[in-house]
Amino acid sequence: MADQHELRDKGLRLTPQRELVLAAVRALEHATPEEVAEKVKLTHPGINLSTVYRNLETLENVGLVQHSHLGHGGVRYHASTEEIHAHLNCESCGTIIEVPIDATASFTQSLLDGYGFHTDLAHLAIAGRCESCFNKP
Amino acid sequence: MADQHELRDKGLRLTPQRELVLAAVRALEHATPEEVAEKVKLTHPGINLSTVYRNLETLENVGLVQHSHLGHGGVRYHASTEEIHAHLNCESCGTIIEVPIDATASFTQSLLDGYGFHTDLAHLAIAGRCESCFNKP
DNA sequence: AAGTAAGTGCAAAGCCTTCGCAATTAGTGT
DNA sequence: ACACTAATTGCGAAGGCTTTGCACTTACTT
Ligand SMILES: [Mn+2]
Ligand SMILES: [Mn+2]
Ligand SMILES: [Zn+2]
Ligand SMILES: [Zn+2]
Repeated sequence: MADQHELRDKGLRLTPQRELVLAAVRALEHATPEEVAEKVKLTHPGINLSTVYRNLETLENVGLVQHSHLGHGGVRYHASTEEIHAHLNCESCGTIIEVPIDATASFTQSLLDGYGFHTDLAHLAIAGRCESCFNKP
Repeated sequence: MADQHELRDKGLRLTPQRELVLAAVRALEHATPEEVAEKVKLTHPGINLSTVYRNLETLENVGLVQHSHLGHGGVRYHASTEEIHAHLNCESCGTIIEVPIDATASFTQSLLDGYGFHTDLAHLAIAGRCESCFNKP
């Protein structure tokens, strides 16, 4: 153990596809599987979409990436190293605003006090309207 | 105008299917389209799933029902007459806890102040763990 | 270098949701 | 009551997105 590569350290085999998927998630931030695949294809055109899906799942299982749901749209993946954050998703223009989890602490605490609920704000986005969209017709 | 039926009042034709879909949404609370269809079939076995989808959309357009997303799972519909509420969705057991929107006011206000974001907490659920699931392995 | 299990590509299948279209039906006006 | 018209329905097919089965390939182990 204490290998020289982060993927091997997690007990995973080191394949070009897997490395590229991880690199794409890190580079793109909040990318859909499709977007990850497109990015990987720039370097490795032959990669199959199902390989991307499988690697995203694998990488999530070992904690290197995480997913979140923005609502209507599909799943999005981001690297685990980014600080934990909630997502504010504008339903008009699709903009994603990241909110540090600290800024939500008193809210999640109130849900714990009031409902015994342990909130995971990172998993699902919060819907609404961004400022500019709100000020439009 | 000022017809004798709520559906006609909204400018909609009154069909057995439509009435039953609305009744099912009201009876079930947070039901998936599939669940609505099952419920309707008890009275009207011939109803087609696409008719359910279309009526849910139509009823939502006139404001009689609303939908929300619980995350991994699909869309859920509830009647508009229920007080506006956020959904806390336990990711272990699926339980939905309803939180009156008032209880979230200071949080949404802070998002407005901090990010100019106008939050619609009713649209997407908040993920997490309920008390009993949290206290399990 | 050989062996083995993990990983990949490909095609097919699975969900859930939407669409096109012909047949039916609700609401309107005679 | 009857006919007219447009909305609505049922049905089957099509669409997205994601998962699966399986034979082939490849990374790691000895
Ligand atoms: Mn929605
Ligand atoms: Mn999820
Ligand atoms: Zn916006
Ligand atoms: Zn639970």
